[in-house]
Amino acid sequence: MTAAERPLRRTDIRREREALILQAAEKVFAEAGFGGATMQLIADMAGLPKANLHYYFATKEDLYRQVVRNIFEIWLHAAGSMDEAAGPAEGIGAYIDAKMEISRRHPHGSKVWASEVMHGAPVIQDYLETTLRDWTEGRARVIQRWIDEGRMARVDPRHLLYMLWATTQHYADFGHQIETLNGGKPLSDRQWKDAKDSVKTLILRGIGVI
Amino acid sequence: MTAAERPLRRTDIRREREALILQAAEKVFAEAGFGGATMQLIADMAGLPKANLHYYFATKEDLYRQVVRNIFEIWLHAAGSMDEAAGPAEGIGAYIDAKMEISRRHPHGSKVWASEVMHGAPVIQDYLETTLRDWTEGRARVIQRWIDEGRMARVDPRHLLYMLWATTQHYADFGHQIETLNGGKPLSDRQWKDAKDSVKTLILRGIGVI
DNA sequence: GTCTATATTTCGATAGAC
DNA sequence: GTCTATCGAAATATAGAC
Repeated sequence: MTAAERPLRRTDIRREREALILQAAEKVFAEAGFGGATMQLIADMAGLPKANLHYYFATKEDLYRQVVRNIFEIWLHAAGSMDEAAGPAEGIGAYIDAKMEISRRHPHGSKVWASEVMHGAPVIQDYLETTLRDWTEGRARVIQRWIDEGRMARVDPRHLLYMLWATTQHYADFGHQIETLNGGKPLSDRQWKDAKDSVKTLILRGIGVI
Repeated sequence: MTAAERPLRRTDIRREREALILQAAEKVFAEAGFGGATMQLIADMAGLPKANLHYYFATKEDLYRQVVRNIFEIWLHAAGSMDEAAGPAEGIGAYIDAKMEISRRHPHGSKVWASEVMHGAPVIQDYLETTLRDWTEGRARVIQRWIDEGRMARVDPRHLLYMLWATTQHYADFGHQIETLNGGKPLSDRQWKDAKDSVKTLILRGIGVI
């Protein structure tokens, strides 16, 4: 009996269902907001009865909290692309690439994150004050060192980081507006490459490394 | 009898009450989202009984629609700062100044707009397809002309506009995150000036005019 | 124009059979 | 573990006295 044929164990079923629900929830929370989302909508999108959601996630808030945390993990993972670089051009360039790729692959997650922060971070505030604050201070120090070594222009590291976040996430959070201004069509592969190149060129020239 | 002493006319009362309700609604919609906002919350913030809101605005959606349109008007008005400029440095610099000022003075409005677009622009889609599209095409042509005349670096005008919107609005939409990373304190006058200068320096150098 | 009381709907959550 | 039926709370909206 192969692994594929073997009936799923209890824990496998749980993992599978939870992932299915989380995926549906991410989409609904992104499209309707926390207040606008309903457990019924999420259940319908997941193809499960509503009561089933409450079996896996006690409350709507528990489900939402898990969605937000998942996105934060993806962010943190991508942040590593900046750490391994030898200098500003490679480091910041790679970070832009990674963030743009997340905007393309996880637009729903980005919107949920944006909505959460806009509403005062009711469930993720502790992460902002610990993990994000530590990461930001660490990266700001790296950028400041590059500046002090004369390897890039003298800019406030924090405002540079804000610009990196704002610009890359804009392609996910305001994707609907961009699509409308693109004649109602989603960006093609080529247009995504143009976007990535434009952002990288503008910012890398802005910090004086090209 | 002076104008100040004269009892308000019906239309004056209406204007006054509508403005009061709209101001309260903008704040509540920004902080809770459309779905999370309740007429009761808005009524309490305006200091009026809930039924009074329904007298001036038939439905919650009508009230929301008016809030979104008000913000859009502010945006359009600020857009003029770019039109009267002689060249890219003045035009784009003035536009950044104006947008940063709006982010500071109207953070609630900016968030309501962001939320509306993130959810697919259910009430403002027609404006995106007409007014915003026309404005964007017009500005893109101006930027393209500056490029063709060799007055700034060769960048995709649309992606430059997206970067301008993203970066300036980030200070309103993600103000809570920025405040948290600032030690939990709102940006001071001096820090707002630093932010504005940082954004302008980065972008103007990015387009090769400084 | 204002406001209390209430009708109506919808949602989150749960009980309990299978 | 799954799902139907339903409860109780909360929301939008309105009726009708003032």
